[in-house]
Amino acid sequence: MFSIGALSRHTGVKVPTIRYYEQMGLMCAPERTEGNQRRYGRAERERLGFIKHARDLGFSIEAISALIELNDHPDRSCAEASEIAAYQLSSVRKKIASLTRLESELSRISDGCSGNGIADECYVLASLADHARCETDH
Amino acid sequence: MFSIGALSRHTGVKVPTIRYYEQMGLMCAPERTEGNQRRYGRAERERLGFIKHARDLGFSIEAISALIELNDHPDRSCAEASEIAAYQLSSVRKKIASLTRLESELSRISDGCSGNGIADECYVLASLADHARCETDH
DNA sequence: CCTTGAACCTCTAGTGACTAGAGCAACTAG
DNA sequence: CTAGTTGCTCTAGTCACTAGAGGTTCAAGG
Ligand SMILES: [Zn+2]
Ligand SMILES: [Zn+2]
Ligand SMILES: [Zn+2]
Ligand SMILES: [Zn+2]
Repeated sequence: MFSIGALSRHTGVKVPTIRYYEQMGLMCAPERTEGNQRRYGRAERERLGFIKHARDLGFSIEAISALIELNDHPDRSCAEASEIAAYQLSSVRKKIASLTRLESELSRISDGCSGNGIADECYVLASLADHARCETDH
Repeated sequence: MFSIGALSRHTGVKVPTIRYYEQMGLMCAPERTEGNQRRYGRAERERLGFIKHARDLGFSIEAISALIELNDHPDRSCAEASEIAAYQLSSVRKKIASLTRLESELSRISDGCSGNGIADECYVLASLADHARCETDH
């Protein structure tokens, strides 16, 4: 049994974040000492490790709730887990695509200005004022 | 002179967002009718167009404030504009790099599960429970 | 001129996933 | 036993909006 601080050190999840996950229902309310302090065991450490890894991979709290629910019921179909992972992958790909378009515009804009001129003739400011200079939509 | 709704249609910025920009100091408080409704002119439409374009390119409200300040003072050095654009470019590149790492893990995870099995043997759930299966850090 | 309905006004609260801080209680090492 | 760290709850703040309540003003048709 260890304290919330020890759990935090073991998992790399900050103390207030652990309490937040409890509030959100991701972590169950743990046992308490007589003095009302949280005490965790091995199962909770694993659960929090799962949550942290999923968060690091960008899954939302809601998605993680559903995944944990499945993890707690090993006999259920994993169709939902597959769906959630596929959805997460596709939204990451969409974000990459959109950021890549931004990157090409921004590199053009940034390259167009050395920072040695005056605002009136600045390529950055002119580009922001006029989307027609852009090569892609956004 | 046109109403906030007309300005919204011209620029593609939603009405509550325009009011929000005014509250944040990005847009100046416009003239009002006798009945207290906002009336805008050409200068304000251009300014809002500038803001929208910058937002579409991912600049923060704070960055846009600084850029507008420069735009309003054409004789100043554009060094700050150059810095802001370079910073924005570098943060977009960092995001792309991080999302690309996630993408490769997520595609491995997603490919590993057809959705036809049970939770106990699911590759998605097993991968989330154990970061050692990952090929990159995150 | 009057009515109707759309558009406008302000203000508050909610989103997601935390993070910071106040003010107090409990635990632990020396 | 005491000092210092860690813990507790609760509230409010972050970012860039978005939604809703409850009321007012505007523009067009009759
Ligand atoms: Zn410049
Ligand atoms: Zn553009
Ligand atoms: Zn599976
Ligand atoms: Zn991993």
